[in-house]
Amino acid sequence: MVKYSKQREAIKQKLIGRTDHPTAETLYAELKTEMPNLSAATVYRNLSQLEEWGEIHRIVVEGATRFDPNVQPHSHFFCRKCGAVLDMKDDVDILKQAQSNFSGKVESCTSRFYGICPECMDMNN
Amino acid sequence: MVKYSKQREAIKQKLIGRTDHPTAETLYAELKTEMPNLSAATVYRNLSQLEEWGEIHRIVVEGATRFDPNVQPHSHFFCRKCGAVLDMKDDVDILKQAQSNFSGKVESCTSRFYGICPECMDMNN
DNA sequence: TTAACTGCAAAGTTTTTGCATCCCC
DNA sequence: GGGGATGCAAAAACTTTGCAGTTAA
Repeated sequence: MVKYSKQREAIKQKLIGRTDHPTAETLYAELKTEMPNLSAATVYRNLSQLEEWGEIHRIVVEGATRFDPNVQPHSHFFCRKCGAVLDMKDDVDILKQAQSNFSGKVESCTSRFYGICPECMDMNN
Repeated sequence: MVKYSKQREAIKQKLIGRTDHPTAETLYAELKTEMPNLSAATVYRNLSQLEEWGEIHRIVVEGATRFDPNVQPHSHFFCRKCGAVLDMKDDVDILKQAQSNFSGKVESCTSRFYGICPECMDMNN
């Protein structure tokens, strides 16, 4: 039986609506200013729980674990200049294609794109 | 200037040709039996170096960092039953497609498929 | 010879866990 | 009141780093 908790609610609210895919530590640091008693363990526990419940997604990137409030199927773009992680629409249906050559069961797919993000492009690098 | 080292060679050889994407710890454990003096630091150092040189790839998955001797563009399948990580051919050219809707520069892409692997399918789960 | 590489151990990072306390239901 | 959730600190898991000794070129 799941009970309401101010902390979990705060964590969810802090994550919802943003697209920068913060790490647990970032969320903890930000929330700590509003809830000085908040402990890191609570943040980690709740993020794991929310993920388990399907309310958020976890993106494990080299060097960091990030969290994503967008649970719709979508892909990510990783900028090799600034490290930003951007959302990308899934334009191509590669699921069906993958399934056609595979004797297992392909249930879902996400792609990772690498390159230089629009912002870094503007800085003409 | 890069010098030959028995340890690095052993690490490379241990990784080449296998498709199970072992972790650093797995490689260390396996090599340790053949080279009792081998230290974990050496394994980590060399794996990082080999990755930097483009000789192997690192796959960061939830729960583990795995290494892949296949440096050709390819995707991975993650079995949610047994945790296996299998290689998948990239059948669809989604790079071009992604670039057409994105003002940054898309340089590369890998996809991650999730589902049940052929072996687990056979166990009729 | 000498610069790269190793082994070892210590330290670092990130996340998890044990436990007493707290607070929704 | 009872069980889930929290805070704290200790521990765990994994990886990196410092350093003295070793080895390839």
